[in-house]
Amino acid sequence: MSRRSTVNAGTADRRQSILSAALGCFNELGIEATTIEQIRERAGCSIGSLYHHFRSKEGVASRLFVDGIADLNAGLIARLETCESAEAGVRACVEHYAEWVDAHPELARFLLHSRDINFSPEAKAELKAMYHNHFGAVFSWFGPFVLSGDMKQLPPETYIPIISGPIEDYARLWLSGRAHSPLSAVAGVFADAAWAAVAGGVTSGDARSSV
Amino acid sequence: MSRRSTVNAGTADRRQSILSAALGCFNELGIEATTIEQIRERAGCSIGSLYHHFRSKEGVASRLFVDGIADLNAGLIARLETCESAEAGVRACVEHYAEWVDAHPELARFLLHSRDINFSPEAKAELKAMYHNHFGAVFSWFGPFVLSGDMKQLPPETYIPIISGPIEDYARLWLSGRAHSPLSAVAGVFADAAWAAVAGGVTSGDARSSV
DNA sequence: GTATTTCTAGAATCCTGTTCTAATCTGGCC
DNA sequence: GGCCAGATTAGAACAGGATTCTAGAAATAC
Repeated sequence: MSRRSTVNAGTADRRQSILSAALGCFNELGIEATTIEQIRERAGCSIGSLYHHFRSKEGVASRLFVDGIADLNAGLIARLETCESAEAGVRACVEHYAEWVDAHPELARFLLHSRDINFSPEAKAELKAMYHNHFGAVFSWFGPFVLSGDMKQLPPETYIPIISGPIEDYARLWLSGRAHSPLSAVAGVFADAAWAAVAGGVTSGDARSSV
Repeated sequence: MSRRSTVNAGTADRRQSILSAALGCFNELGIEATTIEQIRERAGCSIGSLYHHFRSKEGVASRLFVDGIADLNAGLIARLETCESAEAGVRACVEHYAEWVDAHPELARFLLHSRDINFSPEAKAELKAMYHNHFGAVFSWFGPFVLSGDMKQLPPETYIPIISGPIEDYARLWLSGRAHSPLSAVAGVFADAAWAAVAGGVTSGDARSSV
């Protein structure tokens, strides 16, 4: 009756090689069009092994997705903690996104083009919890600046689309070859736009101007 | 040798019933997870009929996608032509998007969640041509306002993400139940944000204010 | 060193997209 | 009305691929 719940030595490598192989296939052919056989071959493993580590093809896709988002989010939170003004925070959101996509183009392409993975209930729950924590952290970082008037007061649900929507949209264009300026070249433009859209009317000591 | 290339009476209806059935299935289950059998049953037709009208499952998805985008785009162009200022044009982009999504929620959900359809070469070409025309029309409408200074001069590829990215992102959140304010309630906020981000420094006769 | 669990392997199964062949229907024409 | 060509429908047959299953090899705990 002794339950062992350890992981064997080479397991992490094997899992990683499957994930890498799958990422390559998914980006080249799309999730639906890649076959288990292709992933298996590229990863150099057996079908059984693949199904042992991930429950299904969607399981592989879900893992890539969830881990990718987790890394992206964690980086932003770490970076926000070094910022000391609302403007710096807003710019950090945009620039971090641009830099992350630039540093992980394959993973970014996958995340941005795979909105309709058939997540398992567990993966859904994991994602939901992640988003909940992440948005909580982001909002509690920005909250004070809204209260102080450094940032406009807007419906809470609109901040993220306004700040991150454009760079995200551009990244999609760029990754699919429909836009040509590198992200590093336009990140500043998007950061300006984001700040222009959410900057508070009060410029330290000044009454509200328009309206 | 008399080629008849007419279409039978009920054909349009049959095609439409298949498209509607497919749209419902795709939204409820995802493209990959819905089976031809499910579409067939919901549309009340045979497999042969389905494959006669559309070449494949992707063919059905492609048709929904292309027609949807075409309708959305056409509406914007028509609306832009009634606008007489840069600000009105920018607001029209945002508001038209919001209203269209509100009027066609099922189709919108499909368009926004299906980025990785395996389009056939023909569908790809059709889409590419559509985008080319659409962007051409939009840019030639806005061009003069950039030249006149009513709008900021930015890298051309960044205007669309800046103006449409946020409302699109929000629509995705809303359609998937992760945001709760109706589009009509927040469209104004996004229109303000878009205009703030692209408005030119020159406010008709006034020197540039800030900076 | 042995018991137990993790991991690998690949054949067998099942499901589903697609193709194929044979009808049936429609609309134009005499 | 009756005939024809093409359009449309039907559903059985096929093919390919995701998943399951069974057995054995490798790793780890004791």
